[in-house]
Amino acid sequence: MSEKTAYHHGALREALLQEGHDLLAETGPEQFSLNALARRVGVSPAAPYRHFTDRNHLIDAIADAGYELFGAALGDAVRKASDPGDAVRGIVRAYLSFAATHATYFSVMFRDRQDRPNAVGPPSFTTFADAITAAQRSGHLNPHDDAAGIARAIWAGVHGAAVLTSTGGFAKVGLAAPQEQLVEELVSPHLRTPPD
Amino acid sequence: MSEKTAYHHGALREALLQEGHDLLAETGPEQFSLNALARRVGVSPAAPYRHFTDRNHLIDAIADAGYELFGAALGDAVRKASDPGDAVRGIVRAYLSFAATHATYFSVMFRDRQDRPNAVGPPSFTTFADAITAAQRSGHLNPHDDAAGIARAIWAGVHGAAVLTSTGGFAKVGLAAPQEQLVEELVSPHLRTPPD
DNA sequence: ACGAGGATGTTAATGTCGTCAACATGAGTG
DNA sequence: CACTCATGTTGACGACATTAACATCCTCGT
Repeated sequence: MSEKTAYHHGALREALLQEGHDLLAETGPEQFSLNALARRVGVSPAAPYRHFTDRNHLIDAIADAGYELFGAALGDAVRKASDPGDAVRGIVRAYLSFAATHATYFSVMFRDRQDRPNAVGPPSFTTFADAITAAQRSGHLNPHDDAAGIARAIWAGVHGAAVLTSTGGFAKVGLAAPQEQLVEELVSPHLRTPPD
Repeated sequence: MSEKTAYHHGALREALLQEGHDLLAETGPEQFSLNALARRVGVSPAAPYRHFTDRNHLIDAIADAGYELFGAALGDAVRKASDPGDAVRGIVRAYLSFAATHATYFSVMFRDRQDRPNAVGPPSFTTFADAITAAQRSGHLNPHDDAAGIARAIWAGVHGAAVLTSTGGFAKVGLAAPQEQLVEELVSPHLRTPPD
C-alpha cells in the first residue's frame, strides 16, 4: 500500500536509471545534473548516493544497460542471418540501427572517461570479431588480409559511419546517405562472390 | 615597462587559448574549469568573459584552432603525394597521425554539442572528398561505386579507426595494430591496380 | 510479537563552479 | 589634457557535487 509520502522510494535505483536515461537524452552528458535527476524522481539530492558512489558511476551504469541492449541486438542479427556473409551485413546494419535508435545510449557508451579505466569492457564486440572470422572461414570475405585486419576495417568503418551520421558530419559536407546504402558501401569492398 | 602587477594582461585571449588547451589535456572537456584556467593564467574568474561569451565558446575556439591544424595536415599530405592513389593513403595516414598526436584537439573537435549547432563547419573535410574524387577519376580507386560512396566508406573507416584506437576500443578486444598497418587495411580494399 | 540493525532517505553544510553587474584601470585619440 | 572604450577586478547569486549526521522503516532472529 502506501500512496502518501513514502519515506522510502522503493525502487530508486531503477527509477534513477530510467529517468536518468531520459534526462540524459534531453541535456546530453555534459549538462546532465544529478540534482535535477533527483528532483525529477522526487527524492533529495543526496539519495542517489545510496545507490551510486558518484555521478560518473551512475552514467556508467546507464552505459552498461546500453551495452547489454547493444550486445543483444548484434547477437540477434547474427542469429537471424542465413549465411556468414549475411551475418556480417546484418551485424553492420544492427550497429547503425542501434546508434540511430538508441542515440542516447550510444553517446554515453563511447564517451571517453579520462581518469577511470575508460569505459567498461564491451564483451559485445567479440561478437563482431567472431562473425568476421566465421565469414572469412566460410569463404565469403576476401582472404587477402588476415581476419583481424578485416575485423578492424569493418568495425572502424561502421563505428565511424555511426558517429559521423549521428553528429551530422556526413550531412555537413553533403555526404548524407540512407542506412541501407551505407551498409553496402561498408561491407561490399570486403566481400567476394561466395563459393558454391 | 611593467613587471609588477599589470592590471591588464595584454594578451589574455591567446593565453587562454594556449593554457586552455593544456588544461584540457589534463582534465578532459568535462572537468575543464574556466575558473581554474583563469587562476592558471593569473586573472580573475570574470576576465575570460571579455574575450569569450561562454565556457563553451572558449572550448569551441580551441576546437577551431584544432580544425586549422587538422586541415593543414591533410592538405600537406595531399600536396606531398606523388599520385592520386598515394594521396588517399597519405590523407588517411595524416588523419590517424593527427588523432594520435593531437589527441586533445581531436577529442574537442568531435565532441557533440547538444544545444548549439553541433560543432563548427569543418571545411577541412571537403579536402577528403576532393582527394577521393581525384583518385577515382585517375583510375586508382575501384569504380564500382560512386565517388561519394567511397569517400563515405574511407572517411568512416579512418574516423572510426582514430576513435577506436585513441579510446582503446581496439586494444580492449585484442585488435590493436600499428598505424601503418591500419592505413593499408583501410585503403587497400578500395584500391585497384593503377592503369598505365 | 518484537526489537535490533542495516538499508534507504532526509537535512544541512561545504567548497567549486559559471555567470553577471558594478566598478577600476589605463592606453590611445580628439 | 580630458574622454572613452577595451580590458580587468570585486562581489554576489544560484546551481551543483559531495559528505556527515540524523530519520525512518523493513526484515529477520528470537
